[in-house]
Amino acid sequence: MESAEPSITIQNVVASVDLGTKIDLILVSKQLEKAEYTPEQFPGVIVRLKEPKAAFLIFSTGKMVCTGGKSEEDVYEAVNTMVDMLNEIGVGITQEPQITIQNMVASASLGVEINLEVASFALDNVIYEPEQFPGVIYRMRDPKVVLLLFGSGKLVVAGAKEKEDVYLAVEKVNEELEAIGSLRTR
Amino acid sequence: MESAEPSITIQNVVASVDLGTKIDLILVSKQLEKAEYTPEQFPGVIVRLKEPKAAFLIFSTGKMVCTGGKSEEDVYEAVNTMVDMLNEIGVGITQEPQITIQNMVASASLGVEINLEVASFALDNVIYEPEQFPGVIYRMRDPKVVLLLFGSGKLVVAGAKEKEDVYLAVEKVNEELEAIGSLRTR
DNA sequence: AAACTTTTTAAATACCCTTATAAAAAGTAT
DNA sequence: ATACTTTTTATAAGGGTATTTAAAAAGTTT
Repeated sequence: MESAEPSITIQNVVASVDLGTKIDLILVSKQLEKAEYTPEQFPGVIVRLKEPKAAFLIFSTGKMVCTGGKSEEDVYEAVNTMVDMLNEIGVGITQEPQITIQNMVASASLGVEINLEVASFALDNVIYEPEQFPGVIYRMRDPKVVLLLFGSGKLVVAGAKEKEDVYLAVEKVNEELEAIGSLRTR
Repeated sequence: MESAEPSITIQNVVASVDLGTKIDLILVSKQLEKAEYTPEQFPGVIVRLKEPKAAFLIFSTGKMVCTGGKSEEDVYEAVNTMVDMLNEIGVGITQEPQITIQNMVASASLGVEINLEVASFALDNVIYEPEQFPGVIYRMRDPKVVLLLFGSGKLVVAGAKEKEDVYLAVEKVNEELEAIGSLRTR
């Protein structure tokens, strides 16, 4: 008997971007009404886009961080939009932006409850302090990601560099939990 | 078949007190380290007692408000303690304090769940807006009290002038809810 | 003349925040 | 050299806030 496939949803994609040109943050913060800039608090300008929904941290070095994307495509689209906005206010970006996916976060549900006590005893590289945090923190070595396991059978995968790592990690933890008998159909 | 007696607990007794002597609030706030006095915020001095646990609002007119008592006896005892404290710092209280119970709040449990939808339709003088407040607000005319009814079968009685009103109100609402069929053993 | 200020108390909801995870960027601070 | 600062996102448990009710007192503000 085989359980149903776990449902998996990529919830957040973070990428670093190199525009190849120094940027005048004062200019950006003054020209873009949606820009937030409080240098004494954080060195980057913060800009949020609605479509696709994403947030940018723009630095004077010409590098940026894009967060909030739901997919890699979201990130590419958001970067294009951001670059157009910057060029419209006079920032001369001539090179192709170098985009690197740095982190992917996903949520998943195994469809069955997880006995966290059993899981924390049988798995390695695990931290479980329910009074501090309700989930089991499981650092998987391959793929190198961190999973947060909850009693409800839902879990979070963080630190993946690519989509495939997310799928592999969920499949793997599902098998491991099954093997140690910490799963129970609800 | 008769259901068990509802459990009732008096949770708060509020009383007004007249000491019959004008009081120098500046003196009180300086002599009593536990006194709180912020006249621009509230005209009375606030003093909290630990045994019995109660809070006093003391006004320059010589009148006070005592809140937090769990019984009428608590209030009488708290007032005596408060009067002694005031006389110890030089406030000359010679008359017997006039104490009037102004409000009693009680919590109770009927031991059975209440269908609030049914109750709000069948009872008069009722307000039920679950998205604003989870309980049904029922203004009973006799005894004149307000009841807050919850789906769990627990309720709150507020506005009673005497203990007997609390018991009568709980007994009455229990019968009314039973009569309209909004009670269900859990 | 009302409506607000303050204090107390139970009930049960909805919020908020914090806890924890990863990652980059470029500043400040130990 | 670390450890912070900021942004995003799911997950969930705990804490805190708010909501509502009554009542008095004596001030302020509509």
